[in-house]
Amino acid sequence: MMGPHWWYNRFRGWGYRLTIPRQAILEILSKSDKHLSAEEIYLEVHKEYPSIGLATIYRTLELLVQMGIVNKFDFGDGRARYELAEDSKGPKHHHHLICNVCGRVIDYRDFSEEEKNFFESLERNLSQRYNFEIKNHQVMFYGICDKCKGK
Amino acid sequence: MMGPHWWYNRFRGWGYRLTIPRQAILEILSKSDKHLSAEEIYLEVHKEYPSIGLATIYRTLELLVQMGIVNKFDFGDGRARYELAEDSKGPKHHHHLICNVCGRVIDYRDFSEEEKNFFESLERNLSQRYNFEIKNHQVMFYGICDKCKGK
DNA sequence: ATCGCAAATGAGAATCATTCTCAATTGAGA
DNA sequence: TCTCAATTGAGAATGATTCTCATTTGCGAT
Repeated sequence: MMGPHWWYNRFRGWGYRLTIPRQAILEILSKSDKHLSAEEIYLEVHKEYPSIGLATIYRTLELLVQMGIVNKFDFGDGRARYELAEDSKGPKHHHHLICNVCGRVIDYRDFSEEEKNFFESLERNLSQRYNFEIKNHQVMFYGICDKCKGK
Repeated sequence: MMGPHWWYNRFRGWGYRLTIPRQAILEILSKSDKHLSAEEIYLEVHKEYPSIGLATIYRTLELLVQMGIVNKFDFGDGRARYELAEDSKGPKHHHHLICNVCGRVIDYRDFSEEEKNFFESLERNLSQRYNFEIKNHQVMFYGICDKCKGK
């Protein structure tokens, strides 16, 4: 799943074209297992296709977010991060602990069964209550990390 | 609770001073029940104290976030929002539904008992597991809102 | 009180991610 | 192949946030 045809149909369904730059960006996002910033994606894409500009990266990412293919994160360091939304149901999905003092971001994905079930049922509930089609979610816990506790 | 003395002690405890600009900012945050942007806070503060500059607003907010007094949010519209963290345990606390298509942000605070209990126990669990002192959390669900479904 | 100094501030410049403009290119359908 | 809207690249423009630096302020010691 999620090969070129899948992307192609997805784009056509929205009335968009699956161009080389867009494929290149999806390629990079598929290979990475981290949240990438626009510039990081640009640099990766640039290795293979030096002619693709940064503006196209931003435009494409915005499109992908609207299409629900990509998730946009913000950890408060002044730059947005992106990742494939498909991962939000898969093993790569995770939540975050963010230190208010040093800004460190800790991922955790060792969810309990209870935690998984809870979010699934909550999403179903909210979808109905607000007639809102939920694609994914983000959870961030803020506080003070172990390294900053002594301060 | 949370009067001038309380703030004063809190600041002194961190080795900071509770100055007029800082009091003014806390005053505005206390009165508002919305997430305010730095500029909105600046404009409010400016009514009472026209000499206080925008840079001071930013510096103070950063300080307040580090001290755990204020929460910083980011909904992807290019500007950060701030609110008193104390509310995160109180009746004002809420989660968000964010539309990927039009950017609309829907708050909900009609939590079920189950939802409340779940987050409380999850926070206790994570605090232990990661030796991380959790002050508050943010939950955002992304997807397509009712108004954008037809598109 | 007042002295000394680090903390805090205001004003404006500087930064930097993101968005916009516009002329040139590309691709799907006829 | 032809047409036209969609897409793109390059660079300028935008706008929130941060930085610089000279000045002011407030706590602790005298």
